Amino acid sequence: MARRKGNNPTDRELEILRILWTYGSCSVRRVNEFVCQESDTGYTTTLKFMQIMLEKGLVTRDTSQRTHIYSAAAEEANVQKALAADLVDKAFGGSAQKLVMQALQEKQVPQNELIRIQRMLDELEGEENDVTSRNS
Amino acid sequence: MARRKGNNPTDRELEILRILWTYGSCSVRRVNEFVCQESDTGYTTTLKFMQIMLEKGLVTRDTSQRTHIYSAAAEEANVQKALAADLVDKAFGGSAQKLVMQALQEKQVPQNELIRIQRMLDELEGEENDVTSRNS
DNA sequence: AATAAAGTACGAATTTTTTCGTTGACATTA
DNA sequence: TAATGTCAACGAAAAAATTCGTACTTTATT
Repeated sequence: MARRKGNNPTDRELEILRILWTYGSCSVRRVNEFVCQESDTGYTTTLKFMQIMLEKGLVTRDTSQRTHIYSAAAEEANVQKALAADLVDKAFGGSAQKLVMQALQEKQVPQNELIRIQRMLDELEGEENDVTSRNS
Repeated sequence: MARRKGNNPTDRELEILRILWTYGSCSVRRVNEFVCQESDTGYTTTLKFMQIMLEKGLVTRDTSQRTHIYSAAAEEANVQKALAADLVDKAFGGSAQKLVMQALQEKQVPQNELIRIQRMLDELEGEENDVTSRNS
């Protein structure tokens, strides 16, 4: 279980993946239209990314028609998991728990619930780390 | 409540910040030693980053001695929050809830707990979005 | 005082990521 | 069939993030 450097998608790549996950297979033009809703981007820019992503195996495409149709190859949940793990690693000192608590605070979860969840996670942490026992 | 582009620290910057958060104020040399435990990095590389971070206001330093001592200026929790928000935005379609559930699954939280938390978050979601009501 | 050590500053090279212009193929239609 | 539009391929420019070499100061050591 070594340190995985893991080639996560870049921001732009992720943006495109999200479009494909959300709207399904698309032509470059269609993807570009969605991208442009966020910030103006040339058609060939989007095209280029999708070609790069093809090489990286992040997407597949159907070239049987003149207009190629691209689909996400990477699974949404997997990519999300990798990105979350990466963040935990880089910003939370490896503690997924801290990330969870941080995110929950954003959502205004009631105090008593926070404490409950925190406690549960603490216990799990304990088990994981081969602690012999821990009472409330 | 617009889209915040927010200048989050880059990976290297974050790495250095984490060292300062964890070990407190340090000289460049000391920081570099920690950095090198992960991957060999020239002294001046680390120095350069810390100078850049100074300009960006991510760190402060005490120059009263020849060896300057740097301290984190950005607060750990704030940076973590911003990074988590960014990830939620870019990878989870804005749903912090999904990030939480994803992270919890990593931690092998028991099924029934997951469901409970999920439900609670669902309810909060509803309130937040000013939905007048929502039944199960 | 001369030499070596330890530091900072700074410019610039490298690498990675993002962006686009141009070209040529193919299709549509006037 | 000539003009117009849409599209993929490709190279390369531009921008951002990383990395380091060199020069110059200050402090120790001999």
